[in-house]
Amino acid sequence: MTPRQNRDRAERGIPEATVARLPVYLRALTGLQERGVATVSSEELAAAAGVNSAKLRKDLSHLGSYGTRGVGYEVEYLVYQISRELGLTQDWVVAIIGVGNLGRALAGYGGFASRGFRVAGLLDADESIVGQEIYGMTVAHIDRLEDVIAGHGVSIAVIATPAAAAQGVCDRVVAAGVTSVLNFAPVVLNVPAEVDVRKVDLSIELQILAFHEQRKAGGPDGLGPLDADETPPGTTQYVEAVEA
Amino acid sequence: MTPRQNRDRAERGIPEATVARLPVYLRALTGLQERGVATVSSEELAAAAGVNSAKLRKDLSHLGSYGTRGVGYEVEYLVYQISRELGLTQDWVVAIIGVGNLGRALAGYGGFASRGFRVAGLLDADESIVGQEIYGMTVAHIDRLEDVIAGHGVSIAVIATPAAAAQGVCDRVVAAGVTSVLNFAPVVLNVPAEVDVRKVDLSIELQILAFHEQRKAGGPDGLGPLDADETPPGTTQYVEAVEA
DNA sequence: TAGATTGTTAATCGATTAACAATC
DNA sequence: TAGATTGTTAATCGATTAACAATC
Repeated sequence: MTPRQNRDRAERGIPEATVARLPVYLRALTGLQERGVATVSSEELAAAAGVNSAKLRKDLSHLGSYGTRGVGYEVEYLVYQISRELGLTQDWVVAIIGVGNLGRALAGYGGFASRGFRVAGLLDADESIVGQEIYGMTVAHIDRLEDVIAGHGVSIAVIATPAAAAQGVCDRVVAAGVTSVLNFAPVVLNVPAEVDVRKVDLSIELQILAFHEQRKAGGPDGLGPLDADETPPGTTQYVEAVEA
Repeated sequence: MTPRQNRDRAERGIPEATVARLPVYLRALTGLQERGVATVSSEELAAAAGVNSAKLRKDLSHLGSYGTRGVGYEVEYLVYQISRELGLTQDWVVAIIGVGNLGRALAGYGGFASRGFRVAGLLDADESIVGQEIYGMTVAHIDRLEDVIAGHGVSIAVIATPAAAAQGVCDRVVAAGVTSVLNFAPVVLNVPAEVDVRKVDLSIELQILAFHEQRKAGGPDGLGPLDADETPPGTTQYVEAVEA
């Protein structure tokens, strides 16, 4: 690798599409590690990660030259390099706001507590939930939000509140110094430019599936969904059809 | 619109990136509807959806010509057109497999039960969960999976099981006729080409945030994470650093 | 050396964006 | 008509992919 190539990598950074796939590769690699596999080819790793091998090699080339021609990649070494690139060799402190079923699922999620993430607080506004012990943690009152963020150095907030509460909570965590937000509430959050927001939306994913499902079932003799109720546009009926 | 343009639209279909944004526009529009807004410009709707107006207009142009120059879009009409395009004017039947905290959160999620999706079954392998009543539905034993799918015409399966059980469950729902899967288990599912899988992965989203957070904190005098423990590569220590 | 597999190139494809003609 | 806003064009940007030279 020439100094010029090295500089390019550092300056241009890693493409977003590649960053989004690195965690997938990391998971596949740790799976191989658990099965005692020491070395893997791009073809094998790509299959395990569900991508094609050209894309995998291109992605990894953005990190550096970590493979051996004719041999493949050393699993442990690649695990370390990807982990370091993603920032997982450091500890990130997370607070979960909203401790309903979703918040509980997140609090108990194995991938959260381990692998570089530490849940420093569970917070809720509901008095009947505050004080409950969940996976060894006591739920704090939302009034203590700023204390928890400052006291534990929280940099990532996970918002699992009802939609109506999400923007208010977001404003507070940002004011308290949080710079990354993972949002599960079905609203578009407004944040300053320096704050990163990622959104996980269950119903949006389902709607995307419905679109493709419709295309499959769509033929005149395909197996369509139940209650197919084609209301012609340009009438007033369409409002009912949507809101029913 | 010329016949030629009409044909292009039908033949080429809607770009994936556009399909993924249609549910976002739909949510913004129903929000406007609830506030009694009758007409909206691309500028206003784009702001509500968190995109720029050029992208919004380009996206909507793939559906048809549903705006009025100089005026904007009629909210109710656009809600209907997007709903129809996404297949939400039909009823899709969903089964949720795995009724832990996440499955419960999904079962109670407002966006699931309404808007074109009907949850026809909750299934779990755990005897202590089977028979429980959740949001008015009784949890069935996983043994009844094929019955539930066939009996209710389930076309979309939501997998919220532990990782180890996911592929087995997936094989069974596909064999029973399901053609769309929403997977919350942290594994890559293998399915036949005609089956659509979408994946929601909580820890992957968090890792992507960590990457960007690291870049922000990254400067030599930036506010870094706690426990920054830079272990040099090429030593055996890196394994601990990752798995700690 | 011969076989295998990486890392890179270059072509292709798809998505984004700004600008503006069309038109209400 | 004058002002406003859509729908489309065309340029740009970024991602994907196949092919293969480099090299272990």
